[in-house]
Amino acid sequence: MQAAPHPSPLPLGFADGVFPAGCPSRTVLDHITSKWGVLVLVALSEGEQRWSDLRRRAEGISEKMLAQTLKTLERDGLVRRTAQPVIPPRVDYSLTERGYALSALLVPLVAWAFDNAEEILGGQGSTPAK
Amino acid sequence: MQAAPHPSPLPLGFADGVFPAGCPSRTVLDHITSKWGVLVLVALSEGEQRWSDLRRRAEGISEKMLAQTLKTLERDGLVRRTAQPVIPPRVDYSLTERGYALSALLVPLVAWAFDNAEEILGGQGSTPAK
DNA sequence: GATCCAGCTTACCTTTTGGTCAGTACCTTA
DNA sequence: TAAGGTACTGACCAAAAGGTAAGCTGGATC
Repeated sequence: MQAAPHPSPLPLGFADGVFPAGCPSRTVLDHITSKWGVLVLVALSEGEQRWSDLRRRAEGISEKMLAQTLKTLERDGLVRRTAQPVIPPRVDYSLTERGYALSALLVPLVAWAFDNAEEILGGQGSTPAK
Repeated sequence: MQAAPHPSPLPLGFADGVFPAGCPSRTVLDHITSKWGVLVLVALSEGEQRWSDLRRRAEGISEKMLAQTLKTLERDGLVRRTAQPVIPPRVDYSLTERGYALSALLVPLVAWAFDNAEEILGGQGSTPAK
């Protein structure tokens, strides 16, 4: 019933299985696995959306956090911001190709979390779980 | 050059594309996408490991954080802790089946981050990137 | 003339996260 | 007798994340 010794392919540059502290991938990982980053990316995987759409979809996000998250993702080349110089302003957000490739990995993760959440958190009554 | 309108399958219970604030999946997502949670899970995807192995692999983690992360993952039924009553103590950590299924989704994510990190962070000289 | 809209920015403050260091248990080795 | 090794726990404090609320733009509507 034990997992096999080397069952999972980890075809990385992490030669000896060590994740180095200063590795750039740490930074990127922090961005894309951030609380709101995941939700924004997955929301955008359904197609172009406006600021107000994103606010509604990532329920509970503050304007500050949405702005910050979008700025980070845009700087990382994952999200494209398209502003139209009209009044009132109209800004559309969409995934870049890179962001799109990433979302293909994130969507299953979110789906998994959704599917397993009940079962995972179900029997944690004794210790106040959080 | 735009992404297609609905290119990604989001086959979830998120009926209208909204991620509800109180949804249990939020909690689970927070656990499994936490800074150290990801690294520990991916490290364990290579097989059973000891406390000191994990400390070495997730370079930079403090003992406090390792303990906390392992406790959360164990409570979530993702990691199994096997203690042998010997002196000095010997404790092995491994993935459960559920943790194993999850790691199959996380490994590609970490691999992607590793592969794309340079390119993503490369040209961010102007703004102090952080 | 005031209000409203969308899409933000800024200042301020709280909550959470995480680091450091000390201590513990028990046996083994020097 | 003293130091070391493993796997932790707890106290204390600093840093970072994140929330709240206000303001700003400039034309359109009341």
